[in-house]
Amino acid sequence: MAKLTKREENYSQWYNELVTKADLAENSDVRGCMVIKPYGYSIWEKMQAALDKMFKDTGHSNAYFPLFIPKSYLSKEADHVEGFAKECAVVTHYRLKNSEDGKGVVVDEDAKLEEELIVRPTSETIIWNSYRNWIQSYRDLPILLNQWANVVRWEMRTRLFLRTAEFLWQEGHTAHATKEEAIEEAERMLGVYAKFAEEFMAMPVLQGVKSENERFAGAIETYCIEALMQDGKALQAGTSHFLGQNFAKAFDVKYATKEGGQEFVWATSWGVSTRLMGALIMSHSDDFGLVLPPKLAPIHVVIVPIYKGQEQLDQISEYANGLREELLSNGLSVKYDDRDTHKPGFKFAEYEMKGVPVRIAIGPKDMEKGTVEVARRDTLEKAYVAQGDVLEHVMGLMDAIQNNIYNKALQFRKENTVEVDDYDAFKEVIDQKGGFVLAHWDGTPETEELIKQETKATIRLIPIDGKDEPGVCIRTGKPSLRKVVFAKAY
RNA sequence: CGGGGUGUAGCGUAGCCCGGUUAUCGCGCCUGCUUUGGGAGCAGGAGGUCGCGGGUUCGAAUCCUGCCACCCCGACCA
Repeated sequence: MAKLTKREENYSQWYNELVTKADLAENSDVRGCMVIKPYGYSIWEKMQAALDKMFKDTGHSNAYFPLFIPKSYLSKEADHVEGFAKECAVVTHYRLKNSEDGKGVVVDEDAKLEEELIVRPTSETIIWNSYRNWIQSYRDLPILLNQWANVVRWEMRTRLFLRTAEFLWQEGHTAHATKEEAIEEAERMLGVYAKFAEEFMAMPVLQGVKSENERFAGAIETYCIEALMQDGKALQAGTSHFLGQNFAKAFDVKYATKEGGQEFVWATSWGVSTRLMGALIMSHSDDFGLVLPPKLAPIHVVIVPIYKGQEQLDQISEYANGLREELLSNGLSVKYDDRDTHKPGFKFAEYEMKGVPVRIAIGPKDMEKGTVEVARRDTLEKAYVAQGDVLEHVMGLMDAIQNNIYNKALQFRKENTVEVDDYDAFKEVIDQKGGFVLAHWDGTPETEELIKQETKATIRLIPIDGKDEPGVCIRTGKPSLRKVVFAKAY
């Protein structure tokens, strides 16, 4: 646990490779915004590309809706507005003027908006306001849209990556003729998220549905994927909501059925955010820095020359550039770092910090023997590889590292998932060990809240395909159909 | 918004209790030389409204006071 505690302290340092806290004006109330650095942003771009393809492959298209939502739209769905009202940024004026004392500018009170605009915390309302005009007939359905956007949620307390005031995300919004179709869509997209997390991020996730307390504001059912971080806390990595007819009713979106009747439309929404980058870091990083899965790494291979004098460097560079071309043409992203301003040891440490999966070092000894030194980031192992075999070796490492860090994370989750049958054991595990805890629960929000108050643990999810296994609630002793997953969460 | 804590160079800090030369040290940065198979060495150098305002005092980073910001714990949360 000591090592994990150290690791938690390190998180902020590893983050620094990818983001910094925004340096906003003095005395500003805006806090918790982040600047995503180029290296961090290129990870996000890789995530976007992979997710976007998966969305397209499941029949979705991208679109874009306004940043500003009229206050009246947001308030049309009762649960929705109640869920978001406390964290909205509100635009009240549209103009500034020079201040009377000549120092800077002030808000022009004459330029007050008739109706305040909300900076979107999520886009259900403004999108459903459009859907009303787009949908008349069953022939117009389904609508399967996704939006890549930024949203703002004015949280009381922010945390870099995991809960920033502004964050980037994608939000899917679909409209369907039937309940079954909408539920199927919500479940399908949950599957897409789980697949993305596991295949690209190398991060194993549990799939399930949220309890009533944790459900999205305005949803009938919230599906989610949950991952376990190395410090034993759970992180919600993605959600997919079955919204029922709530938004259709709030925005009066009806369609004419084949039979000539009028029916409300069924809806889903689903999203993942830049929080995934936080999840990526906290899943795989070690005491030497980031560990990135090859499928999302901005740089797959870095080549570091080791040399004395220009002549040696020229000789090594000639080979290194050829090797770089060869690796590039096989789809890898390769950096040849021949900077003369830093020594090899410095570069080794730097690329370990950045999580570059494979490092190739080439020195005079290698040039003599016709070898290179290949080091893998996940295990820090080094191998000496004949120059003719480098391509094959490196391509093999890409798969090996991707699989290895997934298996390592999966193993960690197994070791930190326990079942308990009584409350004392539950409190002991939550308090001392952390991780996922499976336990019986009587199904009531009151009991969940009670357990949260007493232990800080919340129900992360109710497993979808979990086997029924009747028992009694650990807190109240009332009957329970199956165990649910508890954890302390971010 | 409640409880606790912290503000000194780009970052991390000493000094504060007990006021007194030119504000300490490390990292980083700049210049030069030597270096280069795991975060180089030596020499020289630049960089400060000590969070902001007011007060006490011959004299304030230090004492008093008001304000501001940030961090941690709660309430909230992708």
